[in-house]
Amino acid sequence: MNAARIKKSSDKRRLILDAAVKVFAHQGFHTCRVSDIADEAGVAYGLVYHYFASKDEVLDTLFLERWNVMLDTIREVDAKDIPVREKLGTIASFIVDSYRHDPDLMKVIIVEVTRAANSFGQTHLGQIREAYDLIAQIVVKAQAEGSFKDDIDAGFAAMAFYGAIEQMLTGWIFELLPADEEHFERAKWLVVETVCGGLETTTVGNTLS
Amino acid sequence: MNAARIKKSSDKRRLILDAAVKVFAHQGFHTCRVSDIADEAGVAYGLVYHYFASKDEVLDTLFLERWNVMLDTIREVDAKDIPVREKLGTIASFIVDSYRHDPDLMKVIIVEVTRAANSFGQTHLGQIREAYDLIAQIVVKAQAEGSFKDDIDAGFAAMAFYGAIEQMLTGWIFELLPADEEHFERAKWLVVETVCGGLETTTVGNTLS
DNA sequence: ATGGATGTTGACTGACCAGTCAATCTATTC
DNA sequence: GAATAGATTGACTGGTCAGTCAACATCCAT
Repeated sequence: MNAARIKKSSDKRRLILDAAVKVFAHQGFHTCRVSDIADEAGVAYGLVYHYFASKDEVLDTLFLERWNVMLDTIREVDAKDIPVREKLGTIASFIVDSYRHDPDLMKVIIVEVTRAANSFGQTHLGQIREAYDLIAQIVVKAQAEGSFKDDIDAGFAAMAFYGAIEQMLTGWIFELLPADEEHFERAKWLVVETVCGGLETTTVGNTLS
Repeated sequence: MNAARIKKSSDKRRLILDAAVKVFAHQGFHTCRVSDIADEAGVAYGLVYHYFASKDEVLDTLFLERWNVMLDTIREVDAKDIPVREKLGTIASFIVDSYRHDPDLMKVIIVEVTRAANSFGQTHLGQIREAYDLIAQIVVKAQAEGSFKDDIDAGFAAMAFYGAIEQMLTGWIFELLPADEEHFERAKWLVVETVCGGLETTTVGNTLS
């Protein structure tokens, strides 16, 4: 069967990608050797170069795979006809759940790409910017329909929102914040509550507590 | 005169540090060569190793110099008997003004240390954590005196606040946000307004606009 | 002015590692 | 059961660069 053949070859590729996540997360992209990835995957050194043109391409692949899923999620949320608070809540949930599901991968994406102004951050600036722009669009719409104050710059608000979430993840990565199930949920709520609380025209959402 | 001697020798040391800021900011710590720093400073390669034990120590020095100034500022602000909103406003101002005054240095600190979970972020975790803790303390006090809701975790709130500011700087670094005088001022206001607006028990501060 | 200390130089070395490649293996096809 | 194509191997190479070091320069004290 040809499908099985392809399946099997892809398995090795996947194996290498998964190994790379582990190695990048624990040693850092610049510090680790390609042989570390091969060893972790249990394959020969050269096989990495059979599937990827360079060490860089391995990281690029990991980043793009995940980032595109996130972009799709944001676009989907944006299209729905639900309140801003719920839109931002869904985005926060997606990101936090991504971390919960695969902390190493998210660590790599954040530390080695998103937050690396030089090197990879520069390469993928377009993709990264797109996420910010999409969030900014959500803010603009909320302002147009009157649920958000319109005297704030949507771009800045989007950055503040995304930055707050990413810093939470950083807190978990650095082990500066407790990373249990309950705190994951509370973090989602906090970030939405905080940002929306400050941006909404009328103060809603204090119905809790 | 001995003072002049010391002065002059320190001049070269300073020259190297300033050159390192420029080089690290433009090429990145891992990508640049020590010879790039020496060239930029207009001194011989070996002189870098006369003043610093390693390439790492150059970055460590730059980071600690600036970070300690920030910690002092936060401690000072914390001690004052002023409203939370003003405390956080002063901290936001300090960080934004630090960027305005020396964007390259702040870029290096953020990109190469603060946001580098592996390598230098790990080394200076204690210093970095101290900043978060100090901000968290401010939040705790605000909760105790009743100006902030007490159903939120102070540590998480501190991270959200700091993360929002750092993301603004990142926006300027990546050239994703307009970086003129007016936007610097608006950013300070936005971040305080947003975070406080969401955390305060009573909604104040809408007196503007 | 002489000696010792400190500042300054840049060629050199030793280690490291990304990427290459020729050889070997495995599977599929006719 | 050959032939072809892709998968897999790991030793090797070429270039890079952090850090060393021995020599030279400058300064200060006595």
